[in-house]
Amino acid sequence: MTIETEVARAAEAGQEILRAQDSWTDLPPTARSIVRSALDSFADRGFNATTLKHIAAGTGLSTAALYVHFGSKDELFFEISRRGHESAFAIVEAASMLSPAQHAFRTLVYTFARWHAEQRTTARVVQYELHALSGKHAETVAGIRRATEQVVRDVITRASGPGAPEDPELRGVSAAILSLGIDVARWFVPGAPYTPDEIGRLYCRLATRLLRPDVF
Amino acid sequence: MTIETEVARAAEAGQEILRAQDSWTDLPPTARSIVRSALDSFADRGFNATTLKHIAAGTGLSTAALYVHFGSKDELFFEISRRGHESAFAIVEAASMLSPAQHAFRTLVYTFARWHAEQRTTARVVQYELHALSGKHAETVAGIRRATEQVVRDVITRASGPGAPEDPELRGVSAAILSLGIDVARWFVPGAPYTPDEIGRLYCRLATRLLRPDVF
DNA sequence: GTCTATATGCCGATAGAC
DNA sequence: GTCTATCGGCATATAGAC
Repeated sequence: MTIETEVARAAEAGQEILRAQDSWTDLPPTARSIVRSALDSFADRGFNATTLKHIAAGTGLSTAALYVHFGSKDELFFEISRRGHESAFAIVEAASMLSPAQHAFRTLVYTFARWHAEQRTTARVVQYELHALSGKHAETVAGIRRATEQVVRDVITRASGPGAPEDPELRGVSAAILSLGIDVARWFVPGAPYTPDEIGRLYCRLATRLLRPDVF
Repeated sequence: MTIETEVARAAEAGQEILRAQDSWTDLPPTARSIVRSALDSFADRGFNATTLKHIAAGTGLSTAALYVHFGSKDELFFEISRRGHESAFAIVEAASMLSPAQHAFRTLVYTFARWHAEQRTTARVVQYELHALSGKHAETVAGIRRATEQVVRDVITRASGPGAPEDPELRGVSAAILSLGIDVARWFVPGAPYTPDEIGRLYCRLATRLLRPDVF
Protein backbone atom coordinates (compact mmCIF):
# COMPACT_ATOMS: atom_id res chain seq x y z
CA MET A 1 0.00 0.00 0.00
CA THR A 2 1.68 3.21 -1.09
CA ILE A 3 1.35 6.56 0.60
CA GLU A 4 -0.48 7.95 -2.43
CA THR A 5 -3.17 5.32 -2.22
CA GLU A 6 -3.64 6.06 1.46
CA VAL A 7 -3.87 9.80 0.81
CA ALA A 8 -6.45 9.21 -1.89
CA ARG A 9 -8.56 7.16 0.51
CA ALA A 10 -8.30 9.88 3.15
CA ALA A 11 -9.30 12.54 0.62
CA GLU A 12 -12.36 10.57 -0.37
CA ALA A 13 -13.44 10.03 3.22
CA GLY A 14 -12.75 13.67 4.03
CA GLN A 15 -14.89 14.95 1.18
CA GLU A 16 -17.72 12.81 2.38
CA ILE A 17 -17.48 14.32 5.85
CA LEU A 18 -17.38 17.88 4.51
CA ARG A 19 -20.35 17.29 2.25
CA ALA A 20 -22.45 16.33 5.24
CA GLN A 21 -21.92 19.78 6.76
CA ASP A 22 -24.81 22.12 6.18
CA SER A 23 -24.54 25.78 6.91
CA TRP A 24 -27.45 27.72 8.37
CA THR A 25 -30.12 25.89 6.38
CA ASP A 26 -32.33 25.89 9.45
CA LEU A 27 -32.61 29.70 9.55
CA PRO A 28 -35.30 31.69 7.71
CA PRO A 29 -34.00 33.47 4.58
CA THR A 30 -33.63 36.98 6.01
CA ALA A 31 -31.77 35.82 9.10
CA ARG A 32 -29.57 33.67 6.90
CA SER A 33 -28.63 36.58 4.66
CA ILE A 34 -27.77 38.66 7.72
CA VAL A 35 -25.54 35.88 8.99
CA ARG A 36 -23.79 35.55 5.63
CA SER A 37 -23.15 39.28 5.42
CA ALA A 38 -21.96 39.50 9.02
CA LEU A 39 -19.72 36.47 8.57
CA ASP A 40 -18.03 38.01 5.54
CA SER A 41 -17.42 41.29 7.29
CA PHE A 42 -16.22 39.73 10.54
CA ALA A 43 -13.84 37.56 8.57
CA ASP A 44 -12.10 40.26 6.63
CA ARG A 45 -12.44 43.31 8.85
CA GLY A 46 -12.59 41.71 12.26
CA PHE A 47 -15.35 42.06 14.84
CA ASN A 48 -14.50 45.55 16.07
CA ALA A 49 -14.04 47.10 12.65
CA THR A 50 -17.36 45.69 11.46
CA THR A 51 -20.26 48.08 11.90
CA LEU A 52 -23.95 47.33 11.71
CA LYS A 53 -23.96 49.50 8.61
CA HIS A 54 -21.54 47.08 6.93
CA ILE A 55 -23.73 44.15 7.84
CA ALA A 56 -26.93 45.87 6.77
CA ALA A 57 -25.37 46.94 3.47
CA GLY A 58 -24.80 43.32 2.54
CA THR A 59 -28.48 42.54 2.95
CA GLY A 60 -30.37 45.59 1.65
CA LEU A 61 -31.89 46.11 5.10
CA SER A 62 -31.57 49.11 7.40
CA THR A 63 -29.54 48.78 10.59
CA ALA A 64 -32.71 48.97 12.66
CA ALA A 65 -34.20 45.97 10.87
CA LEU A 66 -31.31 43.78 12.04
CA TYR A 67 -32.63 43.97 15.59
CA VAL A 68 -35.78 42.13 14.62
CA HIS A 69 -33.65 39.06 13.86
CA PHE A 70 -30.85 39.33 16.42
CA GLY A 71 -30.65 40.75 19.90
CA SER A 72 -27.40 42.62 19.48
CA LYS A 73 -24.14 42.70 17.59
CA ASP A 74 -22.54 40.62 20.34
CA GLU A 75 -25.19 37.93 20.20
CA LEU A 76 -25.07 37.75 16.43
CA PHE A 77 -21.33 37.27 16.65
CA PHE A 78 -21.60 34.64 19.34
CA GLU A 79 -24.09 32.64 17.31
CA ILE A 80 -21.74 32.68 14.33
CA SER A 81 -18.70 31.76 16.39
CA ARG A 82 -20.49 29.02 18.30
CA ARG A 83 -21.83 27.33 15.21
CA GLY A 84 -18.49 27.65 13.51
CA HIS A 85 -16.81 25.92 16.42
CA GLU A 86 -19.40 23.19 16.41
CA SER A 87 -18.81 22.65 12.74
CA ALA A 88 -15.07 22.27 13.27
CA PHE A 89 -15.70 19.85 16.11
CA ALA A 90 -18.13 17.81 14.04
CA ILE A 91 -15.76 17.18 11.15
CA VAL A 92 -12.91 16.25 13.46
CA GLU A 93 -15.08 13.88 15.42
CA ALA A 94 -16.43 12.22 12.29
CA ALA A 95 -12.90 11.56 11.08
CA SER A 96 -11.84 10.24 14.47
CA MET A 97 -14.35 7.41 14.33
CA LEU A 98 -12.94 5.83 11.21
CA SER A 99 -10.69 2.82 11.33
CA PRO A 100 -8.01 1.76 11.24
CA ALA A 101 -6.39 4.44 13.36
CA GLN A 102 -3.97 5.52 10.67
CA HIS A 103 -6.79 6.03 8.20
CA ALA A 104 -8.63 8.11 10.80
CA PHE A 105 -5.47 10.12 11.33
CA ARG A 106 -4.96 10.88 7.66
CA THR A 107 -8.62 11.69 7.12
CA LEU A 108 -8.63 14.02 10.08
CA VAL A 109 -5.61 15.93 8.83
CA TYR A 110 -7.05 16.16 5.32
CA THR A 111 -10.47 17.28 6.50
CA PHE A 112 -9.23 19.74 9.09
CA ALA A 113 -6.87 21.47 6.66
CA ARG A 114 -9.34 21.52 3.81
CA TRP A 115 -12.09 22.94 6.01
CA HIS A 116 -9.87 25.85 7.02
CA ALA A 117 -9.33 26.66 3.35
CA GLU A 118 -12.80 26.01 2.00
CA GLN A 119 -14.68 27.56 4.90
CA ARG A 120 -12.11 30.28 5.21
CA THR A 121 -14.47 33.01 6.39
CA THR A 122 -15.98 30.88 9.12
CA ALA A 123 -12.57 29.57 10.09
CA ARG A 124 -11.13 33.06 10.45
CA VAL A 125 -13.88 34.08 12.80
CA VAL A 126 -13.43 30.87 14.75
CA GLN A 127 -9.64 31.09 15.05
CA TYR A 128 -8.87 34.79 15.10
CA GLU A 129 -11.78 36.62 16.71
CA LEU A 130 -11.90 34.91 20.08
CA HIS A 131 -11.13 38.18 21.82
CA ALA A 132 -14.57 39.46 20.85
CA LEU A 133 -16.21 36.93 23.18
CA SER A 134 -16.54 37.47 26.91
CA GLY A 135 -18.20 35.96 29.93
CA LYS A 136 -20.45 33.00 29.35
CA HIS A 137 -20.04 33.21 25.58
CA ALA A 138 -16.28 32.86 25.90
CA GLU A 139 -16.64 29.88 28.22
CA THR A 140 -19.01 28.04 25.92
CA VAL A 141 -16.68 28.42 22.97
CA ALA A 142 -13.61 27.53 25.01
CA GLY A 143 -15.31 24.26 25.94
CA ILE A 144 -15.88 23.30 22.32
CA ARG A 145 -12.29 24.21 21.48
CA ARG A 146 -10.94 21.99 24.24
CA ALA A 147 -13.07 19.09 23.05
CA THR A 148 -11.86 19.52 19.47
CA GLU A 149 -8.22 19.62 20.48
CA GLN A 150 -8.69 16.54 22.62
CA VAL A 151 -10.10 14.54 19.72
CA VAL A 152 -7.16 15.54 17.55
CA ARG A 153 -4.64 14.53 20.19
CA ASP A 154 -6.37 11.20 20.76
CA VAL A 155 -6.39 10.32 17.09
CA ILE A 156 -2.72 11.15 16.75
CA THR A 157 -1.84 9.11 19.80
CA ARG A 158 -3.83 6.14 18.54
CA ALA A 159 -2.29 6.38 15.07
CA SER A 160 1.25 6.44 16.42
CA GLY A 161 1.00 3.17 18.30
CA PRO A 162 0.92 0.54 19.54
CA GLY A 163 3.31 -1.75 17.80
CA ALA A 164 5.82 0.99 17.24
CA PRO A 165 8.36 2.60 19.52
CA GLU A 166 6.71 5.51 21.34
CA ASP A 167 7.65 8.80 19.73
CA PRO A 168 9.06 11.15 22.38
CA GLU A 169 7.94 14.04 20.18
CA LEU A 170 4.28 13.02 20.25
CA ARG A 171 2.97 16.03 22.13
CA GLY A 172 4.91 18.36 19.90
CA VAL A 173 3.75 16.61 16.77
CA SER A 174 0.12 16.99 17.87
CA ALA A 175 0.59 20.69 18.52
CA ALA A 176 2.25 21.16 15.15
CA ILE A 177 -0.43 19.35 13.16
CA LEU A 178 -3.20 21.30 14.86
CA SER A 179 -1.27 24.50 14.30
CA LEU A 180 -0.66 23.81 10.61
CA GLY A 181 -4.35 23.22 9.96
CA ILE A 182 -5.51 26.32 11.81
CA ASP A 183 -2.99 28.59 10.12
CA VAL A 184 -4.43 27.71 6.72
CA ALA A 185 -7.28 30.11 7.52
CA ARG A 186 -4.75 32.93 7.82
CA TRP A 187 -2.85 32.53 4.56
CA PHE A 188 -5.32 30.85 2.23
CA VAL A 189 -7.03 32.96 -0.40
CA PRO A 190 -9.22 31.54 -3.15
CA GLY A 191 -7.08 31.14 -6.25
CA ALA A 192 -3.95 30.52 -4.20
CA PRO A 193 -1.29 28.19 -5.63
CA TYR A 194 -3.18 25.35 -3.97
CA THR A 195 -6.80 24.30 -4.02
CA PRO A 196 -8.41 23.23 -0.73
CA ASP A 197 -8.19 19.62 -1.89
CA GLU A 198 -4.48 19.97 -2.66
CA ILE A 199 -3.84 21.54 0.73
CA GLY A 200 -5.61 18.63 2.39
CA ARG A 201 -3.56 16.08 0.47
CA LEU A 202 -0.30 17.95 1.03
CA TYR A 203 -0.85 18.23 4.78
CA CYS A 204 -1.86 14.61 4.86
CA ARG A 205 1.54 13.62 3.44
CA LEU A 206 3.43 16.09 5.63
CA ALA A 207 1.64 14.93 8.75
CA THR A 208 2.67 11.39 7.94
CA ARG A 209 6.29 12.52 7.74
CA LEU A 210 5.92 14.26 11.09
CA LEU A 211 4.30 11.36 12.83
CA ARG A 212 6.27 8.39 11.60
CA PRO A 213 9.13 9.34 9.37
CA ASP A 214 9.92 5.67 8.92
CA VAL A 215 6.53 4.31 7.87
CA PHE A 216 6.82 4.79 4.14
CA MET B 1 26.90 13.85 13.92
CA THR B 2 23.56 13.23 15.61
CA ILE B 3 20.44 15.30 15.15
CA GLU B 4 20.67 16.45 18.78
CA THR B 5 24.11 17.89 18.27
CA GLU B 6 22.94 19.74 15.20
CA VAL B 7 19.92 21.13 17.03
CA ALA B 8 22.14 22.31 19.86
CA ARG B 9 24.38 24.14 17.42
CA ALA B 10 21.35 25.77 15.78
CA ALA B 11 19.99 26.83 19.16
CA GLU B 12 23.28 28.44 20.08
CA ALA B 13 23.49 30.32 16.79
CA GLY B 14 19.85 31.35 17.06
CA GLN B 15 20.26 32.77 20.55
CA GLU B 16 23.18 34.84 19.32
CA ILE B 17 21.03 36.28 16.55
CA LEU B 18 18.16 37.08 18.89
CA ARG B 19 20.47 38.74 21.40
CA ALA B 20 21.63 41.17 18.75
CA GLN B 21 18.09 42.49 18.33
CA ASP B 22 17.47 45.71 20.19
CA SER B 23 13.99 47.07 20.61
CA TRP B 24 13.31 50.78 20.43
CA THR B 25 16.51 51.80 22.24
CA ASP B 26 16.86 54.71 19.82
CA LEU B 27 13.66 56.41 20.99
CA PRO B 28 13.51 58.92 23.87
CA PRO B 29 12.03 57.47 27.08
CA THR B 30 8.52 58.90 26.81
CA ALA B 31 8.07 57.83 23.22
CA ARG B 32 9.40 54.41 24.12
CA SER B 33 6.90 53.97 26.94
CA ILE B 34 4.08 54.97 24.60
CA VAL B 35 5.23 52.38 22.09
CA ARG B 36 5.43 49.68 24.75
CA SER B 37 1.94 50.44 26.01
CA ALA B 38 0.49 50.61 22.51
CA LEU B 39 2.19 47.39 21.52
CA ASP B 40 0.73 45.53 24.49
CA SER B 41 -2.76 46.78 23.79
CA PHE B 42 -2.61 46.18 20.04
CA ALA B 43 -1.36 42.66 20.70
CA ASP B 44 -4.11 41.54 23.00
CA ARG B 45 -7.06 43.68 22.02
CA GLY B 46 -6.30 44.27 18.35
CA PHE B 47 -5.90 47.63 16.63
CA ASN B 48 -9.56 48.59 16.43
CA ALA B 49 -10.42 47.69 20.00
CA THR B 50 -7.46 49.67 21.31
CA THR B 51 -8.34 53.24 22.25
CA LEU B 52 -6.00 56.12 22.92
CA LYS B 53 -7.23 55.98 26.48
CA HIS B 54 -5.88 52.41 26.79
CA ILE B 55 -2.53 53.52 25.44
CA ALA B 56 -2.38 56.61 27.61
CA ALA B 57 -3.33 54.62 30.70
CA GLY B 58 -0.24 52.46 30.29
CA THR B 59 1.99 55.51 30.40
CA GLY B 60 0.45 57.88 32.95
CA LEU B 61 -0.03 60.50 30.23
CA SER B 62 -3.26 62.07 28.99
CA THR B 63 -4.53 61.18 25.54
CA ALA B 64 -3.69 64.68 24.30
CA ALA B 65 -0.05 64.28 25.29
CA LEU B 66 0.34 61.32 22.93
CA TYR B 67 0.02 63.64 19.96
CA VAL B 68 3.24 65.42 20.90
CA HIS B 69 5.10 62.18 20.21
CA PHE B 70 3.09 60.64 17.36
CA GLY B 71 1.06 62.10 14.54
CA SER B 72 -1.95 59.82 14.89
CA LYS B 73 -3.07 56.41 16.02
CA ASP B 74 -2.53 55.10 12.49
CA GLU B 75 1.02 56.37 12.29
CA LEU B 76 1.88 55.00 15.70
CA PHE B 77 0.58 51.64 14.60
CA PHE B 78 2.45 51.75 11.32
CA GLU B 79 5.72 52.53 13.06
CA ILE B 80 5.23 49.55 15.36
CA SER B 81 4.26 47.20 12.55
CA ARG B 82 7.07 48.34 10.27
CA ARG B 83 9.78 47.91 12.86
CA GLY B 84 8.33 44.56 13.88
CA HIS B 85 8.48 43.38 10.30
CA GLU B 86 12.04 44.62 9.95
CA SER B 87 12.97 42.74 13.07
CA ALA B 88 11.54 39.51 11.72
CA PHE B 89 13.34 40.04 8.44
CA ALA B 90 16.62 40.74 10.20
CA ILE B 91 16.69 37.51 12.19
CA VAL B 92 15.76 35.42 9.19
CA GLU B 93 18.41 37.07 7.06
CA ALA B 94 21.08 36.64 9.70
CA ALA B 95 20.32 32.93 9.90
CA SER B 96 20.31 32.58 6.12
CA MET B 97 23.94 33.68 5.86
CA LEU B 98 25.31 30.84 7.96
CA SER B 99 26.91 27.81 6.45
CA PRO B 100 26.67 25.05 5.65
CA ALA B 101 23.18 25.31 4.20
CA GLN B 102 21.69 22.75 6.56
CA HIS B 103 22.99 24.61 9.58
CA ALA B 104 21.48 27.83 8.19
CA PHE B 105 18.19 25.99 7.71
CA ARG B 106 18.06 24.66 11.26
CA THR B 107 19.11 27.98 12.75
CA LEU B 108 16.48 29.81 10.75
CA VAL B 109 13.72 27.48 11.91
CA TYR B 110 14.88 27.71 15.52
CA THR B 111 15.19 31.48 15.46
CA PHE B 112 11.96 32.15 13.61
CA ALA B 113 9.90 29.96 15.93
CA ARG B 114 11.54 31.22 19.09
CA TRP B 115 11.09 34.85 18.05
CA HIS B 116 7.36 34.31 17.60
CA ALA B 117 7.15 32.99 21.15
CA GLU B 118 9.56 35.35 22.90
CA GLN B 119 8.44 38.49 21.08
CA ARG B 120 4.88 37.36 21.13
CA THR B 121 3.31 40.81 21.39
CA THR B 122 5.29 42.20 18.48
CA ALA B 123 4.70 39.04 16.47
CA ARG B 124 0.95 39.21 16.98
CA VAL B 125 0.80 42.73 15.67
CA VAL B 126 3.01 41.75 12.74
CA GLN B 127 1.07 38.63 11.79
CA TYR B 128 -2.52 39.36 12.77
CA GLU B 129 -3.13 43.09 12.43
CA LEU B 130 -2.28 43.62 8.79
CA HIS B 131 -5.84 44.70 8.07
CA ALA B 132 -5.21 47.89 10.05
CA LEU B 133 -2.75 49.11 7.42
CA SER B 134 -3.82 50.76 4.20
CA GLY B 135 -2.38 52.60 1.24
CA LYS B 136 1.32 53.28 1.29
CA HIS B 137 1.71 51.82 4.76
CA ALA B 138 0.28 48.51 3.61
CA GLU B 139 2.56 48.44 0.58
CA THR B 140 5.68 49.09 2.60
CA VAL B 141 4.92 46.28 4.99
CA ALA B 142 3.92 43.90 2.20
CA GLY B 143 7.32 44.46 0.63
CA ILE B 144 9.16 43.46 3.81
CA ARG B 145 6.94 40.40 4.15
CA ARG B 146 7.71 39.26 0.62
CA ALA B 147 11.43 39.67 1.23
CA THR B 148 11.23 37.65 4.45
CA GLU B 149 9.32 34.82 2.81
CA GLN B 150 11.77 34.76 -0.07
CA VAL B 151 14.73 34.33 2.28
CA VAL B 152 12.99 31.45 4.01
CA ARG B 153 12.22 29.71 0.73
CA ASP B 154 15.77 30.17 -0.51
CA VAL B 155 17.29 28.69 2.61
CA ILE B 156 15.00 25.69 2.46
CA THR B 157 15.78 25.12 -1.20
CA ARG B 158 19.50 25.35 -0.57
CA ALA B 159 19.31 23.01 2.40
CA SER B 160 17.41 20.37 0.45
CA GLY B 161 19.98 19.97 -2.30
CA PRO B 162 22.08 19.48 -4.27
CA GLY B 163 23.39 15.99 -3.83
CA ALA B 164 19.99 14.65 -2.94
CA PRO B 165 16.97 13.76 -5.04
CA GLU B 166 14.81 16.86 -5.45
CA ASP B 167 11.82 16.74 -3.12
CA PRO B 168 8.61 17.24 -5.13
CA GLU B 169 7.03 18.57 -1.96
CA LEU B 170 9.53 21.42 -1.60
CA ARG B 171 7.12 24.30 -2.10
CA GLY B 172 4.66 22.76 0.30
CA VAL B 173 7.33 22.12 2.87
CA SER B 174 8.40 25.76 2.71
CA ALA B 175 4.85 26.96 3.20
CA ALA B 176 4.37 24.60 6.13
CA ILE B 177 7.55 25.63 7.94
CA LEU B 178 6.75 29.32 7.55
CA SER B 179 3.21 28.64 8.69
CA LEU B 180 4.27 26.68 11.77
CA GLY B 181 6.57 29.46 12.93
CA ILE B 182 4.03 32.21 12.45
CA ASP B 183 1.26 30.33 14.22
CA VAL B 184 3.36 30.18 17.38
CA ALA B 185 2.39 33.81 17.97
CA ARG B 186 -1.26 32.75 18.09
CA TRP B 187 -1.10 29.93 20.60
CA PHE B 188 1.94 30.71 22.72
CA VAL B 189 1.40 32.14 26.16
CA PRO B 190 4.17 32.63 28.70
CA GLY B 191 4.18 29.66 31.02
CA ALA B 192 2.92 27.33 28.29
CA PRO B 193 4.04 23.69 28.35
CA TYR B 194 7.03 24.81 26.27
CA THR B 195 9.57 27.57 26.73
CA PRO B 196 10.55 29.62 23.66
CA ASP B 197 13.82 27.71 23.53
CA GLU B 198 12.03 24.36 23.63
CA ILE B 199 9.70 25.47 20.84
CA GLY B 200 12.67 26.45 18.74
CA ARG B 201 14.37 23.09 19.29
CA LEU B 202 11.17 21.13 18.70
CA TYR B 203 10.42 22.91 15.44
CA CYS B 204 14.01 22.47 14.41
CA ARG B 205 13.63 18.69 14.72
CA LEU B 206 10.19 18.64 13.11
CA ALA B 207 11.37 20.78 10.21
CA THR B 208 14.16 18.29 9.62
CA ARG B 209 11.60 15.50 9.43
CA LEU B 210 9.57 17.53 6.96
CA LEU B 211 12.47 18.41 4.75
CA ARG B 212 14.43 15.20 4.56
CA PRO B 213 12.79 12.35 6.36
CA ASP B 214 15.71 10.16 5.45
CA VAL B 215 18.61 12.25 6.69
CA PHE B 216 18.76 11.08 10.27
C1' DG C 1 5.54 68.82 27.00
C1' DT C 2 1.65 68.18 29.64
C1' DC C 3 -2.70 69.33 31.14
C1' DT C 4 -8.21 70.23 30.94
C1' DA C 5 -11.82 71.25 27.97
C1' DT C 6 -14.00 70.60 23.84
C1' DA C 7 -15.01 69.97 18.73
C1' DT C 8 -16.76 66.67 15.58
C1' DG C 9 -18.34 62.50 14.02
C1' DC C 10 -19.76 57.77 14.09
C1' DC C 11 -21.27 53.84 16.69
C1' DG C 12 -24.88 50.59 18.77
C1' DA C 13 -29.35 50.65 20.01
C1' DT C 14 -34.31 52.37 20.52
C1' DA C 15 -38.90 54.88 19.39
C1' DG C 16 -42.65 55.08 16.84
C1' DA C 17 -45.00 55.40 12.21
C1' DC C 18 -46.51 52.39 8.53
C1' DG D 1 -41.02 43.33 9.66
C1' DT D 2 -39.21 47.36 7.83
C1' DC D 3 -38.56 52.06 7.68
C1' DT D 4 -36.78 57.11 9.22
C1' DA D 5 -35.37 59.74 12.97
C1' DT D 6 -32.92 60.16 16.99
C1' DC D 7 -30.76 59.25 21.67
C1' DG D 8 -26.69 58.73 24.48
C1' DG D 9 -22.05 57.57 24.49
C1' DC D 10 -17.45 57.20 23.25
C1' DA D 11 -13.90 57.58 19.66
C1' DT D 12 -9.98 60.49 17.55
C1' DA D 13 -8.17 64.68 17.38
C1' DT D 14 -7.49 69.80 18.47
C1' DA D 15 -7.38 74.41 21.27
C1' DG D 16 -5.35 76.93 24.46
C1' DA D 17 -3.65 77.62 29.34
C1' DC D 18 0.37 76.59 32.13
